[in-house]
Amino acid sequence: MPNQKHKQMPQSDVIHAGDATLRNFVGYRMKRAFNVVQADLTKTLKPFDLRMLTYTALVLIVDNPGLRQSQLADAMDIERPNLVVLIDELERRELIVRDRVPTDRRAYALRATLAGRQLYEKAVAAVTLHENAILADLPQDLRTAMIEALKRIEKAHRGRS
Amino acid sequence: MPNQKHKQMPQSDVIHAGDATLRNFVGYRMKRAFNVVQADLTKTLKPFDLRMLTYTALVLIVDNPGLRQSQLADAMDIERPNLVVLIDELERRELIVRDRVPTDRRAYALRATLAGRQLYEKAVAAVTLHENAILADLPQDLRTAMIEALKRIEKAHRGRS
DNA sequence: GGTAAATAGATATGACGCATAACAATAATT
DNA sequence: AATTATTGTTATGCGTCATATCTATTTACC
Repeated sequence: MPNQKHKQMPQSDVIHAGDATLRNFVGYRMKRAFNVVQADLTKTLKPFDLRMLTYTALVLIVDNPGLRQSQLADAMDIERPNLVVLIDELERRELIVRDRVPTDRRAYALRATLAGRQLYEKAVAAVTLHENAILADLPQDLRTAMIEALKRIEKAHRGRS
Repeated sequence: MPNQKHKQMPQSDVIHAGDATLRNFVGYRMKRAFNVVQADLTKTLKPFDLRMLTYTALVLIVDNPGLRQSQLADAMDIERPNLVVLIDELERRELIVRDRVPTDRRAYALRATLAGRQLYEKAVAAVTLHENAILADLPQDLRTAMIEALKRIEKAHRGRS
């Protein structure tokens, strides 16, 4: 989890390394900004004993009852083996269940439990507050522009081979 | 390193999980877009035997001769113990040296070697091409808006305690 | 001047996110 | 019927991140 240093010294006392070269790159700025988002998101989800990946998995399962693990892995853009331990954890906490699929004995249909849906509601509400705090300094036009930019970056490489 | 699946099937064959709830969050979009950037950056740096963190460290050292390890850790926003192995690796490859500081026998002044500066030039050029490819779909006004948004997100939490 | 506190760098360790290889069971294709 | 592909799993390793603890040295304080 990216560090967010707690000790805040006056900026005048810190001898800064010049990072102008790195700041020329949007990717670098994205990294630094996302570190801030991720650190705050981690803090936000901790009371629910969720992490970014388990939260994402839970949301996708609640919103898509019957989802297959392979579909969930695709949606999350992670490798299937890495999903197994995430699903194991959500199942162990009784937030979801793996239902057998009569027509395909290889597959499971994932389904959220009542506890899972209730945790979903709380966690999504908390993440909404986290997001509002993170974006407090951004007027709506800047948010809209940013979303459009992020869409284009993500989309531009979906067809890459 | 975030997955970028190589197998590209027609989108019409994929049964998508609806991720509308997650897409409501800018943080989620940032994560997904940054995954794309990071995957491509990893590929870009691989021929130089660099990773994102060793590349960043090298750039900051080349641009700031005499930098202390604690300053570099601050600039990179990572914990000092985690910097040690990065500096070890750059030193082993003879890209940088740890100079003793006569006035402070605890500290080292980091300095890039000729090989380090040469690798810097090549890597920065490659990262520039990677960045141009990533941002090809973004008109300048969108880039400018995005940079401003990222600045505000990063800055808004610098003073947080 | 002596002592306590702070700093710089280091070692060790663990959690988590990511990748790949290989496997078994099952379904789909030829 | 045989072959290929798919689904989920186990195992493993690498890299990024955090924290605890340590030694050597410098700075602050009395």
